[in-house]
Amino acid sequence: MQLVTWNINSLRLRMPHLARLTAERRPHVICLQETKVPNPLFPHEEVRQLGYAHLHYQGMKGYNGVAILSRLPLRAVEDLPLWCGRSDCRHVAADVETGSGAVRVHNFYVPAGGDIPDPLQNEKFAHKLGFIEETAAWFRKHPPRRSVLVGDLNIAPLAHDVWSHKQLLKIVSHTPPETERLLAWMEAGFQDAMRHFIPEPTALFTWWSYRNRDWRKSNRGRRLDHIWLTPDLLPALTDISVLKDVRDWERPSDHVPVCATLAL
DNA sequence: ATGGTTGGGAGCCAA
Repeated sequence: MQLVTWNINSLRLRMPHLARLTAERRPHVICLQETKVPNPLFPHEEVRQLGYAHLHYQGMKGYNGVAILSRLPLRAVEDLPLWCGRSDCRHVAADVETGSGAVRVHNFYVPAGGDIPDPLQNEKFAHKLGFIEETAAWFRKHPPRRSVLVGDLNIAPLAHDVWSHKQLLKIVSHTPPETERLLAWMEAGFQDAMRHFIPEPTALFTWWSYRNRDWRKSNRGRRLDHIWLTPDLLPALTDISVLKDVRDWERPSDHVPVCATLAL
């Protein structure tokens, strides 16, 4: 089973990219973030024609939005918490039928957190920290099994998940309050699938800012997108691929897709 | 130290 996570930064704008990705790779499951499309306007039929008949999504006007597209049957998980008391379209989950039984897929879009890394000065940063604390506590209380957690978590936790550890320590996405909380969340029941095959100190990025003339040459990237597995699924993991070339497609998202292959 | 770009949707706000 191939599973992709991708912050697509507007699904409707980038439908041609989704079509190209699915034609080239035919993943079984695609988790999207920042779809930026309200549910009634979701391009249901277009996605279905790409081969994805099984859908679960939550979108809103303008911002956020997450979606799970699947070639395999799925059942939406309905009893999820309202993180930080907001219905922000930042989390969906579904049980996907594989050849060897169901796998639960969690798809998250964690708040970016604004620019100032101080929860007292910046409400968005406080929201980000609170969001991660709540998710970690919830998974500790509900230990996951046969589960995959993916998404744009908007945090690069390790030193070589950013182009310069030292220069980014005070930049939102790589500050200690964030990276500590993210690792505590992961340790509530998951393992880092991307770093399983590509361990530190190899640099590993999934996002490159639009604000660089030549993203590949400057290579000021960060690993903001993640794939976590419960330990019972780790033996089935056979490959992780960061699809960097997508960053060179015409008018790309600033995030690239990451693909995990599981022998299930 | 600063500014650099993109998307949504109609002003700027968010990233």
